[in-house]
Amino acid sequence: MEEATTDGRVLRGEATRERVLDAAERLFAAEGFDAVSIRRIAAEAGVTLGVVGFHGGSKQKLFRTVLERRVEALNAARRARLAELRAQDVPLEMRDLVDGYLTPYLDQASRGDPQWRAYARLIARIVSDDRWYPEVGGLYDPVAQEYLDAMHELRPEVPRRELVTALTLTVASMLSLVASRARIAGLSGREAGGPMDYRETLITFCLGGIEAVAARGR
Amino acid sequence: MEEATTDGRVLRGEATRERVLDAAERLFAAEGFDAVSIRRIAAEAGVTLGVVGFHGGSKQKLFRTVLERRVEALNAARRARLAELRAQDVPLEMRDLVDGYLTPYLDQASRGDPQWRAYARLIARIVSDDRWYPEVGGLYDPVAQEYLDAMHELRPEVPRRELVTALTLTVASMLSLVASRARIAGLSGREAGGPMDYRETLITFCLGGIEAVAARGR
DNA sequence: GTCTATATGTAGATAGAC
DNA sequence: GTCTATCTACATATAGAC
Repeated sequence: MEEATTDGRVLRGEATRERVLDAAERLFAAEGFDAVSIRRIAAEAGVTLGVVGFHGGSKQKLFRTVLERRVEALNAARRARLAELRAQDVPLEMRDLVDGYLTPYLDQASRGDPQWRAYARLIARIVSDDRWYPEVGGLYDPVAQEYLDAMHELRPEVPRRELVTALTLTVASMLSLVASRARIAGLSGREAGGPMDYRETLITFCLGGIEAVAARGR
Repeated sequence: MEEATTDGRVLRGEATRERVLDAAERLFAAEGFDAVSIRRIAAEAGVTLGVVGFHGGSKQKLFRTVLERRVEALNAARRARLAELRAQDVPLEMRDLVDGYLTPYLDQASRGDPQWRAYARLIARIVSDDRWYPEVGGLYDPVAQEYLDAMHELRPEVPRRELVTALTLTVASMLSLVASRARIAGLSGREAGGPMDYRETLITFCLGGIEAVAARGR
């Protein structure tokens, strides 16, 4: 994991910046913004304090950089799913929209790159926090609006604010599973698996919830 | 708000302890454990640093005291609702259980004592956090188990772990509304009200979700 | 029960050597 | 680009006067 060095000097050029951002991502995801010092980020990244300042700027700016680094990839995955659905011959269904919005995120939260898993946990930690919404809202809301448009096409008789609430509760449910399965484990008396183990139940729950809200708002 | 003092000495006996816990509750709720120093709690409470240490012990212990202070009242409200429902002549319905679990908390989050509102936001902040679940799980899970028992009576054919997941997602949805309505406001382009303004939609969503999970698990 | 004072450590940020 | 050193501020915790 550590690049070979013989004299204590580590010259890795551009890669160092990534190491700093990766370390910040892991620690912020695991413990939150306030619990993590830039000194610990430096130690985790295997660099000195000054290096973090050089690449990341202030702690706040470093945090924002970490948030923004992966936004486009996730937005693109969700948009691609929506485009696929619209290109199909069969009519759009609400279940497809729920699946299309949730699955790219659950995928990243469950498998592949551990840094993506950390990022997913970080997002789960802050999206429903007034303090950070101004930082992240603008990053993810445009794609959410596109899904809301599609939901509105399917249920044009439902007031949009009801769809907004239903989608927001859907996202909250999704994020809660990524943030922690500890309570499920505690209440059910068994080990909880990863977020992907709950995908089917989550989609069923959220779809049922959205349909119920839509039916009432008719 | 400030008791009259003439000499800088404030002798309020037992009330001081409450002031310290109230101040801690407000600040922890608004900004989280790590963002708040006991110095700020002291300032908020209008006491000196040593007083907080005297009444609260360590920061961790102070936090736990704040958490535990209101648990019994909330548990009692939920148990009273469940007892009422069981005492009725009409058969138990799933909607009553959802309402019985959510409404006492939403009540406290929306009206009355501002300290109760703060406590509700504090709980919302930590229940789905691995770091704090060991501190709060044991406080709220027994009542959750009683509601799960009632849910299981209504749908005995559904595996209990599915009911656990559905109830946990229900709670996550509820907590997200108490923690922040900022995203709903941002996505819908209008001011968000208090948590109680979303009670009907929330209950409809969660009930629809639970019924859908139960129907699939049959 | 409340105060002051302080011990001891860590925080964020940056200047300047290499 | 990276390191060391340091400034300034604030953290938790507690001892001991009143």
